Amino acid sequence: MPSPAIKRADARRNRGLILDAAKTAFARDGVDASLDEIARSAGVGPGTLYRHFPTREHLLCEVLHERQAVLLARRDEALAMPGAGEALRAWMTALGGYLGAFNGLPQPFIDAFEAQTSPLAVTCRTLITITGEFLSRAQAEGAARQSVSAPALFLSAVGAAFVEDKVADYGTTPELIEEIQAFGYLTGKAPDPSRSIHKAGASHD
Amino acid sequence: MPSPAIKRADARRNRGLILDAAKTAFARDGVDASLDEIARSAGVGPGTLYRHFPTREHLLCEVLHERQAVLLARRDEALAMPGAGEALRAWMTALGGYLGAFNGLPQPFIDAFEAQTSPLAVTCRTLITITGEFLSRAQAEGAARQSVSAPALFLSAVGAAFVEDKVADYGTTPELIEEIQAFGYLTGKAPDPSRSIHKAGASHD
DNA sequence: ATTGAAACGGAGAATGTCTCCGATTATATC
DNA sequence: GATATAATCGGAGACATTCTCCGTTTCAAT
Repeated sequence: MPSPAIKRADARRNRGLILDAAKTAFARDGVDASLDEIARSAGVGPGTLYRHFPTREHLLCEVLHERQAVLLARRDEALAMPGAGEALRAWMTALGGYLGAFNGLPQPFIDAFEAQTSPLAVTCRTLITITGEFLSRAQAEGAARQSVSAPALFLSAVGAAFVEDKVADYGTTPELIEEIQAFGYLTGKAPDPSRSIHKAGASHD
Repeated sequence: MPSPAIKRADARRNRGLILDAAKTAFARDGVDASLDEIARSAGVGPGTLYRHFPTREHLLCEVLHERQAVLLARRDEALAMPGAGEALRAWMTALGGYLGAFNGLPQPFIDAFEAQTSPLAVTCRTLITITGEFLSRAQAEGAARQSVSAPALFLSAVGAAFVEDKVADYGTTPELIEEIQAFGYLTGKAPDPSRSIHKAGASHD
C-alpha cells in the first residue's frame, strides 16, 4: 500500500529504497541532507530520485507519513482526556515531538505555508485545524485564554520545535520550553479583551 | 572607528563597502544572501570579502553591530521602568525586534552557541546574560515564574523570532505570539516545583 | 622614486541541486 | 518462450554557491 498507483515492480522497489535511505539520512543529517547522497545510498541514480520526488519537500512529506500516524494516535489519546486544557497541552507536546522528528524540520514546515505548491502545506493546514479543535474546546471550558488563536498557537509550537534541538547546548530542557509556552514566563494575567465580553468571570484576587 | 586596526586606506574603504553591501543584501534576501553577490555589488572580488570576513557569521556579526546599539538603548529604557515584570516584557520585545532584523537570523544565531568558534557566540551569551538580569529582578518581585531560566527564556525568544516573519501569512500577529510567550496559552497556574513533588505516581493501572 | 609588504581579485576546486536523454528492463501479448 | 513497447533507470553535465590560492597591483614609508 505504500505506492498503489505505481505499476512496475522496479519502480515500487526503488521508491521504497529511496524512502528508507531518506529516512536514515534525514534522521542523521537533518532535513538538509544531500539528495544525491540519499540516491547514492539507496543505490539509484539522482534522476530516479527526482522522478519519484520532484522536490525535497515531496520526499520529506512522504518520509513524515509514518510519523503522522503516530501523531494522530497521540491526538486520539489526547481527545480521550477528561480535561480540555490537559488535552490541549498533551496535543501541543505531541506536536512538538512531531516537529522535532528531524533536525531543521521547522524551517521547511513554516515555508510550506507561504508556498501553496508544497506538499507540506496541506499537512500544515491540517495540524492548524486540529490545534484549533483542541483550542476551542479548552477555551469553551475556560482552560485556554480567549485571545489565543489556532495559527498563533501552531506557530508557537513551530518556534518551540525550532529551538528544542538545542536546549541541551544551552543547559535547559524541552519540558521547560513547553512549560513557558503553556503558562508564560510572567506570573500575572494577560490583558484579555474578549474576557469581559463572554463571561462574567471577574473573579480574580 | 569601524576598523581601528586596519592600516591601509584601501582595505578600510573596501571593508566599509562590503559592510554596506551586506547590510542591503541581508535586509533584502535574508541571512542566506549570496556572499559572492555581496562582493560583486560592493565592487570587490570574492577573495577580498573572505579576507575581511572569513565566514558568513563574521560578516553578519559586524552588520549586526549597529542593531546592537539600538538594542542596548532599549535595554536601558527597560531598566528605567518601575516594574520588573514590565521591564522584562519590554526587554523580550526588544530582543524579538533584534532577532527579527533579518530574515532567517534566528538560525545562525542558535547555531552560534553550539560552535564556540562563531563570533556570534559571544553576542549570544551576552544576550542570555542580560535576559537573566531582567529575569532575576522580575522573579525577585514575584512577577516572573521561578522555574523559568535565562537560557530557556532566551531560546523562547529565538523561537518566537523564527516564526515572527511568517505571522502575516498565517493570519496572526507578532503581538499575539509575544503575548502567548508572556502569559501562556493556558489559564491555569504552572505546577510549581518549589512545593513538594509527588512522584512515582502510577496514573493508570 | 624606490621598495617591501599589504591588499586585491579572479580563476578554479569542491559541493550540491536538478535535468536531459540514450540505455535498460518489466510486463502484456502472442 | 519470444517479441514489442512503454515505463523506468542512471549518470553525465549545466548551473549555482562557497571558499581558496596565488600572481598582480597598490599603498605608504623612506
